[in-house]
Amino acid sequence: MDRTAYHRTVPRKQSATRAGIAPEAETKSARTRARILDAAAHVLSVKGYAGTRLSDVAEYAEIQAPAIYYYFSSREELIEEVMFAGIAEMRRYLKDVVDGLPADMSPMDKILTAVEAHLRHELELSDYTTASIRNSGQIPEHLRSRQRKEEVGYGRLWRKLFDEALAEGMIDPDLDVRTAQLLVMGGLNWAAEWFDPRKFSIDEVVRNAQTLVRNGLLSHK
Amino acid sequence: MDRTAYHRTVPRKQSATRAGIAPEAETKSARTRARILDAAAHVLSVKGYAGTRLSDVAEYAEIQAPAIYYYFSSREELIEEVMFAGIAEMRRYLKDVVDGLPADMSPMDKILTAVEAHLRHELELSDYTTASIRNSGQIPEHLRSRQRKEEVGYGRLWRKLFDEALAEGMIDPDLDVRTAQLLVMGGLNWAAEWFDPRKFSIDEVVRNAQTLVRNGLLSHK
Amino acid sequence: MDRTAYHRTVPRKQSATRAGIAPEAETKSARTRARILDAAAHVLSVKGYAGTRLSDVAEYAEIQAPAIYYYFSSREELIEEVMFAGIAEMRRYLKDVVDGLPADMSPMDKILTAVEAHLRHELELSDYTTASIRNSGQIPEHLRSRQRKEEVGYGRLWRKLFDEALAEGMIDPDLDVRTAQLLVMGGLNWAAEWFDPRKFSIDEVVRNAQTLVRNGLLSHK
Amino acid sequence: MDRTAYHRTVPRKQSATRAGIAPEAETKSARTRARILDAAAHVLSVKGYAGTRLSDVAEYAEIQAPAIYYYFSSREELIEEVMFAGIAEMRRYLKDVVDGLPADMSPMDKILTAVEAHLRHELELSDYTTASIRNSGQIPEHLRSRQRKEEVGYGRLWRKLFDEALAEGMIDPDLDVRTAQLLVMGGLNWAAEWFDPRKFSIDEVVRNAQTLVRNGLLSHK
DNA sequence: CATGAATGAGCCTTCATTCAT
DNA sequence: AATGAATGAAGGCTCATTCAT
Repeated sequence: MDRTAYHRTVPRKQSATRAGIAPEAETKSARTRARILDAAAHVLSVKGYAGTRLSDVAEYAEIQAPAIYYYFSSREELIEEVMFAGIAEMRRYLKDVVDGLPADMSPMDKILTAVEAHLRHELELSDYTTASIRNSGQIPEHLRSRQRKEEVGYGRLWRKLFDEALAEGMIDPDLDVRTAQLLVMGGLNWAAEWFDPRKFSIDEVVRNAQTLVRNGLLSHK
Repeated sequence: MDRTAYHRTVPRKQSATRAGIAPEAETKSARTRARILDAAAHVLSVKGYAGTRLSDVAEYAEIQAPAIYYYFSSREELIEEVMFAGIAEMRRYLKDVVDGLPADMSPMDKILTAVEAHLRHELELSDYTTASIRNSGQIPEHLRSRQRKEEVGYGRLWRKLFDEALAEGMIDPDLDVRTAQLLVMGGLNWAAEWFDPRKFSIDEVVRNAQTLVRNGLLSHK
Repeated sequence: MDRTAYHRTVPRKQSATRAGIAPEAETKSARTRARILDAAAHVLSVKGYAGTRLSDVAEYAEIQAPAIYYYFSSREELIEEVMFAGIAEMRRYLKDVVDGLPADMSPMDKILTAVEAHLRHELELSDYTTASIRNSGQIPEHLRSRQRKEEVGYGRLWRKLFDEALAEGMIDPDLDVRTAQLLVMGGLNWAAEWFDPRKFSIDEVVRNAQTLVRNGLLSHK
Repeated sequence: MDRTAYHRTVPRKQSATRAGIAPEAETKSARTRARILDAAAHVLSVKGYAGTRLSDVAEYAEIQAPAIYYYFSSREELIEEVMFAGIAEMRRYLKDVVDGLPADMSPMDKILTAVEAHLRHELELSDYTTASIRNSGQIPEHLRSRQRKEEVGYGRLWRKLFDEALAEGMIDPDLDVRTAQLLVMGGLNWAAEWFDPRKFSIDEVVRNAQTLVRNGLLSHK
C-alpha cells in the first residue's frame, strides 16, 4: 500500500494562529460575533464549562462583557453554539473529505484518511474541537441536543467506514467493530491533551496514528 | 500466545458501587473523611473543576457543607487531594500488578497486562480516575504539582514496558515508541467517556483493547 | 492675651449632617463612590473594624452591597481608604490653618489654634476622624501603612508648634515636651467619645480645652 | 507643694506579666475561669468587640473553644463580664485609694493622686482597662448596663474631687468643671494608646500628667 | 452598537454554638 | 471537666444579567 496516496486528499487547515472556524466575515458586526465565538471556544477549552466566565471571553475578544448580549441572548446560548459548531464543523469537514475520495479506494485507506482528517482538524483548530470534546461530559443536558445530533452523525460517518472494512474482511475477526471504533476515536480525541507543537509535528502524529490503526484493525491471519 | 494467561494476574477491583479508593476506615472520623473524598471525586468527575460546588459534595456525602472544613482546609485542598489520589492510586496499582508478573513474561504480554489493569481501574473505580483525567487540563497550576509528579511516574511505568518491547524488536519500526504510547494510553483514557456498563462488559472492552494494541504495535513484517 | 484673636483664623467646617469629606463631586459615579466612603466611615466609627459589615455600609449608602465592589476591590481596600482619608484630611486641614497664621503670632497662640482646629474637625466631621482614631489599634497591620505615615506627619505638625513654644521658654520646665504633647492630643482625641452636641456646644469645648492647655503648658514661675 | 507626698499613697500594682484581675483562685476550676477571662480581656483589647473570636480566646487560654461554655453561657456573657470587670475594678481601686487619703489633704492633691491611680491601673493592668475603654463605644447596648453603672460611679468619684476643688476656689474660673474633667480623663484614657514601656516609664508619664493637670486646672490669677 | 453602573443569586468560608462521649 | 465532630447562620465576594445612556 502506498502510504502517501491518501495524504494529498486532506487539505492543510488554516494556521493555528487564526484558530477560528467562523468565515472571514463581511460586516463588522459579523466579525465581532465571530470574535466572540472564537474567544468563547478558547476559554471553554481551557477552563471548562462552569469555569467559562463571560468576562474572560470578553477580554479575549477585546470587548466589554455586556456587548456579548448584543450577539447572544445568554451565556448558555453562546456556549451551546460553540459546542455545536465544534462538532458540526468537524463533521462537515470529514464528510467533505470522505466524499471527495476516489470510489475505488480501499476501505482501510479511507479509514486512514479519516484518521488524518480528524487529527488535523483537532490539532490545528484545537479550540473548538477541544472545547467540544473536553466539555461534552460537563455540559447540562439541555444544551446538548444539537451537539448530540452532530456527534451521532459524526459517529455514523466513521461507522460506515468501519462497516465497509468489515464487509471486505479487513477487520481482525477477534475485534468487535463498534468497540474498536470507539477505542480508535478515543486515541485520536485524546491527542489534544498531550499534543504540543514544540515537541511533535502533526505530520508525525498522523503517520504514527495511521500505522497504529492499520496494524491494529487489520486481520493478520 | 495464550490470551488468558495474563488475565489471571490482574485482580478484580471492588465493585463500582462502592466507588471509593479510601480503605474501609476504622474510626468514624476517618470514614466521614473518606466519604467526603469519594463524594468530591464523583462530583468532580461529572461537573468539572469550576463546577464542583461544596454543597453538592456535601449532599452526596450526606453531611452539611461546612463539615467539609473540619477535614479539609479549603475547597482547593479537597480537590487537590482527589486529583492526586486518582492518579497516585492508579500508579500504585499498576506498579503492583507489573511487579507481580513473572520475570520471563514477554514484554508485549506485559503491555497487555497494563492495558487491562488501566482499563479495569479506570472503568471500575471511575470517579477518581475520570475526575483526575478529565480535569487535569482545567485545574489551576498550583493545585497540580503532586498530581503532575504522579503522572510522570505513571508514564514512566508504561515507558519502561514499551522500551523493553522495543528492545526485543517487537515494535513496528514504522512507529515512534513515544508517540505510539501516547496514542495507546489516550485510547484507554478516553474509554471512561463512552463506557456504559449497560452496553458493554468490561471484559469485552479489555479484550478488544488488548487485541488492538497487540496488533497495532507488533511488527508484522 | 486676646482670647478671641485666633478664633477667627479657624473657619467653620461644614455642618455635621453632611458629614462627608469627599468634595461635592461632579459625576454621579464619583458621588456614589463618595457616599460609600462616607457610609463606611460612619459604620466603622460605630462598629469598629471587625464589626463593619458591607451590608451595613451598603444600607447606609442606599445601594446594594455588591455595588461596593464596583468602586472598591475589597472590604479591606474600602476600610483602608477611610482610615487614611480620616487622618490625611485632618493633617491637610491643620497644615492649612497653621500656614495661614500670621508669622508673628506667639507659639502658644499657635498651639491654641491647633487645639481648636483639631477639635472642630474631629467633632464636626466626626465619622472619619473617630473611625480613624478608634480603630487605629484594631486594624491589621497591612492596612495601616498609608495611615501611619499620615499620623507621623500629623504628629510632626504638633511637634513643631510645641518645639517653638519650648524654644521661647513658654513651656513649664517640669514638663517633658513629648509626653505633654501626647497627653494633650489624647485629651482632644478622646473628646469624640463623650462629646454630645445636645449637652455641649463645640465653642464651649474649644474654649475649655484652650484654657486647660494654655494653663497646663505655661510656665507659671 | 510636695510633689512626692501623694506618691506613696498609691501602691504598686502587680506586675504586668500576670496581667489578670481575677484573684489567685483556689480551685482549678476557678483558675481556668480566670484564665479565660484574662484571655478574653487581652483579645478584646487588641481586636475589638466584633473581632474577638472564641477560638482566639481559647488559644490564648490554652484550652479548646467549647470549654469556654462550661464557664460562660455565651460569648456575650464572657465579654460583658470583661467589660464590667475592667471598669468595676478600676472604680473599686480608685475608691480605696481616695478613701485612704488623709482627710486634710488638699483637693488638688487628691485629684493628682487620682491621676496617678488611674494611669497606673490603666498602664499596668492594661488588658482589662483598654478592653473596657476601647470597646465601650462598640459594644451592643444590651451588654452595657452593668458597665455603664460602674462608669457613672467611677465618674462620680472624680466629680466629687473636682467639686471639692471648685468649692475651695482652686479651679480656674474660666473653666467649666464638667468639661475640664472630661478633657482631663480623656488625656489619661488615651495614654493606653500611645504608652510604650520601652519608650516611657510609667513614673515619668504620671509626673507629667500631674504637672499638666495641676497647672491646667489651677487658678493663676 | 457599546458601555458604565448596578443588582440578584449563589458560593466559599467563618464562627458561635451544640451534643455525644 | 473537657473535647471531637458537626451544624446553622451569616458575611465577603463573584458573576450573569439588565438598563439607561
